[in-house]
Order: sequence, then structure tokens, then C-alpha cells
Amino acid sequence: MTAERPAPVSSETVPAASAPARRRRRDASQTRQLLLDAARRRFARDGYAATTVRDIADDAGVNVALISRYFSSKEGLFEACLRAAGDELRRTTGQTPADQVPEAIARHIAGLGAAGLSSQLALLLRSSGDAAADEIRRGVLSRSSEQLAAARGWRPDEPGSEQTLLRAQMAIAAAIGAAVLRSSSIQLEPLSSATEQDLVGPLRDLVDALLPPA
Amino acid sequence: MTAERPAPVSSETVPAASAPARRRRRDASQTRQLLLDAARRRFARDGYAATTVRDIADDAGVNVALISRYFSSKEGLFEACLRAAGDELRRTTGQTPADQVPEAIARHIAGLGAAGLSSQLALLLRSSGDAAADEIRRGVLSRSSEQLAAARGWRPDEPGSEQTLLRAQMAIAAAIGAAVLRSSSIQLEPLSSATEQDLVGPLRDLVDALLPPA
DNA sequence: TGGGTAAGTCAGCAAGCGTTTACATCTAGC
DNA sequence: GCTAGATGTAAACGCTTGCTGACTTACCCA
Repeated sequence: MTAERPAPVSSETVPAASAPARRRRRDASQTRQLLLDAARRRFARDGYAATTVRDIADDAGVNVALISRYFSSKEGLFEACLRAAGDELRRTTGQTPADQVPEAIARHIAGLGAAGLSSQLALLLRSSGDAAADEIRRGVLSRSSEQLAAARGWRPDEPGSEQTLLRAQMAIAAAIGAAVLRSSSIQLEPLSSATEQDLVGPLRDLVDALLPPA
Repeated sequence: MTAERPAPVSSETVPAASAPARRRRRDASQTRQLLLDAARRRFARDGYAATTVRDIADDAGVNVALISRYFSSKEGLFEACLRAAGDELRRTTGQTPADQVPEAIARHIAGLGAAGLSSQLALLLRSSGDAAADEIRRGVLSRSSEQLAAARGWRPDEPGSEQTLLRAQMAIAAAIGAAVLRSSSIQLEPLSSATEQDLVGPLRDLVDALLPPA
């Protein structure tokens, strides 16, 4: 094996949003991000147990041992993915006006390409069997459902608050279920190839029925 | 060691791991059924890859090698589980009157105990990565959504048939998503501990909104 | 311009996986 | 009661897994 010296610049994907300028050939934070992106896609699509660390490392174009270095373990990488998905979810859905909730959900389900948002949703149904990861996911789901309910006028101390929260969680369940049914391993038609525009109508009816606008 | 004579009861229900059922000491069809039941629970709860054949065999109280004998492989056992779930699903939802669809879904999600129906639903989101299994599941899901749509007046050749089917699949997605969010690895509250009665109201609103009754 | 260290590489281990093989034991039919 | 085949058992096999430790390479700064 001759150690070639051609610029291993490879595909140079993920210009990201932060440092689009020249990329250092050795950049820990970028490597971390490459691993996170690859892992999120794999975990969301294939589940935790079916994904191997070698798969992830190959997708990221990075050595396997770096997963242990940066995330301690496969579990640690999974937890980092959950945290990242939670952050991003909270950021993108945080200030959704009450009347645009169905559109926001439709956008999430339809995703923005293969690397898109829908893999965040699918990730939330994947379990690693680890208690710490389960706790993170439960937190993300709880906050999301509370956020959705709040966007439709819910307040924690109102009477019947529990029922409203239950209804919000049914809506979340629908969104996540749809994301998984659309995913590559199932691809249920016509749901799988439905566009954002196709989804927004049914979703508006669904959300309005579960959480009537004020 | 009991010296009881094995009564010729071939269609004996599964002894719940403790019931001293009167069974033949060696009964292939019963062993098959024990494996199927144990496998369905494991696959539904933990997913395909996270479930080991030794887990299943231990749950069933049966030797590991018998999985290969009766189902060829772990894949074969998984496919048999999917087929069984599909059959049972079609049988129990086949003659649901149009106006009792939400109740039927609520009953499925709430399940009948831990070994209940909801594990069938959760199973439908689990993938083995095998193409044959994916095809079976896609068939079950397609038939289920068509059955649901048909119960609400859908006909395949009508105009707008595709949109109605999409809406039925959104309802299926909600049901399956809720079943998984309730499952032991996630247990999202208050959804997780909601009873059949708690679920039927939201589900009626959801189904009526997606598939308006005629 | 060197040297210290961060970043990345490589080969391999121990454990667990699905599966198979060779064998033991039970059951049914004569 | 005997025997052939059905049923169940035990012990591996070959392979993949997550992870590690010793190593090399690139980068930054004095």
C-alpha cells in the first residue's frame, strides 16, 4: 500500500454554515460534525443496533477510532445525535405561530432532501436500550409536545391540561409515524412520495381536529 | 417429573410461562407457536437487530437451534411474525363498521395487556433490512390503509382516490406512532398510561378529520 | 525552524452474534 | 417391544462487533 500523497480533499461536502472558508486538513470540530451528520442519518434510517461504527466512520470519511475519541463510545455518539436533534427541533419549531403549525410539521416530514429534517423525527423513535439515551429522547419528546400544545393555547395549569397534552402527543406520533413510513426501508405509497404540499392539507385537518385553534 | 399422559389437545392455547398446560412433551406446532409469540414481543419492543435468537429461545423456553429448524433463520422467523401480525390484523379489523373505526384503533393501541395487540402495530415499524421482510410489511401496511379507507367509503377508482388513501395512511401512521411512543423503551406520558377510553376521543376527532364519515 | 501536542491511523483483541453439526431422546406405528 | 423418524440438546464454528493501545502525521507557536 503506497501511501499516496494526492490531496485527500475528497468530496469536500458539508460546507456547513459556520466555516465555509478553507478547511484545515485536521480539524477536530469539523470531524466531530461529520461524524454527527453521518451518525444521525444512519441511526434514523437503520436504527441503533443495525448501525455499526464502521458504517458511520466510512460515511463520514473518517477513521473508526475517532468515534471513541470524540464521543467515548457508540452510545455517546447516539446521545449526542439525540441532543443535537432536540436542539435543532426546538430552534426550528420554537417560534412557530399557532396558525402555521401544520405547515411546520409538513415541512419536517417532507424534509429538506435526504439529509433533511425528517431524519430528526425518525431518530426519535430509535432506541439504543441505554437508559441515558432513553431519558434524553423522552425529554425531547416531552418538550416538543408541550411546545406544540402551547402553540395552540395550552397552559400547564389549566383544567383538562392533561387531555390537551395527550392530543398534542397524538399529533407528534402522527408526524413521527409518517416520517418512518416514508423512510427508505418502508416507503409506503402514496405517503412516501407525497410532497410538502400534499401533506399540509391532511395535517391541517389533523392538527385542527386534535388541537382546535382558539 | 410428572408422569401424566399427554392428552391429544393439539390446539392448546399458550401456557403463560407458568400454567402447567397439559401438553405433549414434544410438540412441534406448539414449539413453533411459543417461538412466534416470544419473537413478536421481542421484535416489537427492541427491534430486529437488537433482538438475539438466544433471547427469543430463552423467552420461549426452547433451544436456540430450533429457530433454524423451524424458520430456517432469524430472518425467516421475523417474516413469519410479520405474516402472523398481518393475518391477525386483517382478521380483527376486517369487519369493523365505519362508525366504529376510532374505537377499533383505540383498542389496538391500548392493547390487551403486555402481550397484546399493540405489539403487532409496533412490529410494523421494525425493519430487518431484508428485502423480503420489507415487502411483506409494505403489503400489510398497504392492505391496512386500504381497508381503513374502504371502511370510510373509499373506492379505488374514484377521483381523488389517491388523496383519500394518503389520509388513511396518515391515520395509520398516527396509530403506529402512538403504539411505539407508548412502548416500554420510550413511555411518553401521559400518552403511555392513557387507557382505551382516554384514547378513543382524540382518535375519533383524528379519524373523522382525516376521513370524514359519509 | 525545531519541538510539543493535537489529530488521525492501524492492527488486533475479547465478546457476542447467527448458524451448523453431531448427538441424545422421545413418539408413533407396527 | 422394537424401530424409524420426529423432536430436542449441546458444543462448537466462523464471523462481525465495539473498542483499545501503540503508533504516525500534521499543525501551531516559541
